[in-house]
Amino acid sequence: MQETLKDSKDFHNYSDKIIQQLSIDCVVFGFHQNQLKVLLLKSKHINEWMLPGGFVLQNEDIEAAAHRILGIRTGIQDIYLELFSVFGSANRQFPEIHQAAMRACGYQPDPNHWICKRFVSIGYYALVDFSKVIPTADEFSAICDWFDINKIPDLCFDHAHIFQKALEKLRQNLDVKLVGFNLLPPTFTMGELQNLYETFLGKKLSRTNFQRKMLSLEVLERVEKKFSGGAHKAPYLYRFDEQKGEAFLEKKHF
Amino acid sequence: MQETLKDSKDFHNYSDKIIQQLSIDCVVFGFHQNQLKVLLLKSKHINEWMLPGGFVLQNEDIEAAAHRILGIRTGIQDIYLELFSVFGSANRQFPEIHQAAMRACGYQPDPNHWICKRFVSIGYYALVDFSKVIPTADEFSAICDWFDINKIPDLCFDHAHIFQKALEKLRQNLDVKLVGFNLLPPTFTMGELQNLYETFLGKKLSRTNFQRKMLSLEVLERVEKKFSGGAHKAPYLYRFDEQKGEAFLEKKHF
DNA sequence: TCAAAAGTGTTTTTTTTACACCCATGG
DNA sequence: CCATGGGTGTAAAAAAAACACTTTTGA
Repeated sequence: MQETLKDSKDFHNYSDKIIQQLSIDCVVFGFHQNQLKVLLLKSKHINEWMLPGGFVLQNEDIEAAAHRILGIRTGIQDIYLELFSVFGSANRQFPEIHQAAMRACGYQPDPNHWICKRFVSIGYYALVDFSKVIPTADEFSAICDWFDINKIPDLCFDHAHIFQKALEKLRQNLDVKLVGFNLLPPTFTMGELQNLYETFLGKKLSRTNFQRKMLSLEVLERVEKKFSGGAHKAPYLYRFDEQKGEAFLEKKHF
Repeated sequence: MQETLKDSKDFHNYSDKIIQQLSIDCVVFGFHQNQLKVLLLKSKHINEWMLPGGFVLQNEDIEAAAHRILGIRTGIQDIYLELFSVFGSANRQFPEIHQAAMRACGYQPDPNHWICKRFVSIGYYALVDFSKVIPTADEFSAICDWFDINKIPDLCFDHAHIFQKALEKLRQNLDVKLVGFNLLPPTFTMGELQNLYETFLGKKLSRTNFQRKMLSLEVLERVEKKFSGGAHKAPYLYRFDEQKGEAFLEKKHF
């Protein structure tokens, strides 16, 4: 991250409570209407979009920090998280942007402010059930909303770069880490799962073989209840079985 | 990492030059006599083994910091490096160990010393050509040497955990990232490469099919010069072609 | 000329892919 | 009763694994 904390109520002692020069940036992915979406914020003070982010409290695990940051934005507590990279260039600092924000708040811009220093940022991507998320802005952000990953606006700081890296890793992990199931509701049809895969891979897949392949992973449980809807055979609902999923990941790595 | 800097000549201003509460730990792998090895240090002051590590200077990229740390230990400058994880538990601090070290140096132990704080550590693994490395101790370490990964001594701090994570990631990346070639000299025989794979995977592979599989990756170039040795046909030497390797990684990810 | 190690060719097995077929449902 | 989406079976193609054969070398 890099938020602007200039007008936080406890602004003056906040910097003592966190690890200096270390931030967390989160790339939150969701899946809706056959589109892969990412959650972005718009700052109140500077007219730019950014990824949700924050800092690590002194007595807080870094992963707990990521969960806290995401809890605020999404309303969900138990989110699937994965550390995908660390951004640590020596020149990774944004004094101009932060000073602009300070000005916008009516403060004297201060290039020596702790937030203007060089920051090492830890990148997490999160996978969420789109329908469960309540995008929530806060005291620093005017808007919090979903964007189709093919239509994201310009991002400030180096967030465009961070986003690209997250997407890259996510695609790499699609097969390896059973990424897909974290983006769907607890139960889903095979068609929905296939749509997700096709969106990820950017190509159509064979319906019949896709079904076989997914079932052969032995991580899905068919829910006997059926789905009711259109003028056609009702599809089965499937549930991703966490236990089987872990067994799958186990045996993959040996 | 967590080194003990108590007796460094520029001890007093060193902490101003680095990012606070952030460290780097490196797991250096080498391959020798059909064994996977890891480079460990023994501290001068406390009688314990540890991974090489260090801190990030204010005007230094984190990857450059890792290279600097490794350069000291190995004598090699251009090392293959990969960030494999970040260790960021809130309780990741080792005041007792550091204070013991301070005592051992004849200093007053100080629980408020910067090195006793909670540290977030960035884990890199490095892959090196064993024969090129000159294990080098320094002012803080009494010994720097290789250990078979199945026979490593107890490690201090949380370094045993860090090492395990590195090994795990390394195994995962064996096929994906062409890990193996970084552990061999510039030219090698197919047999040597196979030995390396067998050591990694912990099982024997079919010689003939292994050869075909490696050649089918299209990243190896056969060097016409042959090898001279035993009472048998001389094997070809192969060279890993960096360019072809990159092309391979490219197409893997789409 | 034989044993040992290296390289290539061929067959067998397994896995993937393509495609044909049946089922259920609402209009 | 038929169009549509969903599920299963089967044949063809491709990839992996197993195994047989040839080459080179020093003793």
